[in-house]
Amino acid sequence: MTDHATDIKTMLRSANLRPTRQRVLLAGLLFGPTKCHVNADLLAQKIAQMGEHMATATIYNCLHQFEAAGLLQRVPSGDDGITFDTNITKHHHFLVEETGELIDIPFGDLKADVPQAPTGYEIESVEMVVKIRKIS
Amino acid sequence: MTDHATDIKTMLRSANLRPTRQRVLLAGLLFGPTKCHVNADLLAQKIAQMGEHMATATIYNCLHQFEAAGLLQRVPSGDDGITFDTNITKHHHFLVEETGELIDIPFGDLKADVPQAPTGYEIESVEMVVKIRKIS
DNA sequence: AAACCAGATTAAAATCATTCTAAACTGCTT
DNA sequence: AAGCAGTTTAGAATGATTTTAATCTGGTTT
Repeated sequence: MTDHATDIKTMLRSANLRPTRQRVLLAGLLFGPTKCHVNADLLAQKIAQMGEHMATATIYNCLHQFEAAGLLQRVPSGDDGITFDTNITKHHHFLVEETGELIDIPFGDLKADVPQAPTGYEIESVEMVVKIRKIS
Repeated sequence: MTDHATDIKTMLRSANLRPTRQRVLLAGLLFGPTKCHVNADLLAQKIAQMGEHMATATIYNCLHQFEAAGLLQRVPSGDDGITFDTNITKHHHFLVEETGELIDIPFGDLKADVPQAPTGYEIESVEMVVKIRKIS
């Protein structure tokens, strides 16, 4: 077994997720060196291209489990369903209007003074989306 | 006819929307003095409470038309579908995790330095959502 | 005020991403 | 090798939104 596959299995076990064939395959696609934004459909396509098959429900299950384990972050998306980000550091996003493409904004680039939460509430997260469009 | 109904008809005509019975009824619910966050379902309920009836498709049609005319703003919402805001001034939102309730944040309360858009793109809008939850 | 027509409304069917279900399977421990 | 909790699966269900194609209506013209 390659070191990479070993790493993935270790990562999954650390998250209390049994390293099943499906979870290892998905984690291999998601947790490489380059960060990315994904949804269930995109992953299904990649899996199909590899000549593999995975039930749609399994893809959703795994994504939600990875999110609960803190391995993925859910991000806002235009209208096209549930999108996850493998970059789990604090950061915001450009959203390209025409295409729905998401582009990370490094956290330092966007300084905001967040107002106090209403009495009795605490702030859980701050999420900014800057919609942009191609200059015509 | 009351002045209020006349105002609404004038508003609709200014937006190039024929003041049909359905649009006048909806506008009456939406464009009162108090601003609010609505979705199609909530409006259907209010209409039912008034003893009136309107096709679901009509509610969606009108909401999209009002948005296109700039009378409403679409706002982010947890997971529960399409939400519109009758407050069309620039402002951001608290989103209460447990309930999905939206609370306006006055624009002045949240100062942010927005980064430059990527080359070839222009900024269309900046939208911040501060998720909050009840302190337990 | 009758006719006309583009635009609006309608009920019902279609769509489609996501979730549910209940049966079959598999990683792990013994 | 057996056993079991946790997983995966195909297919059905869900539910918000959109589409369809027929009917209706506001506003203008006659």
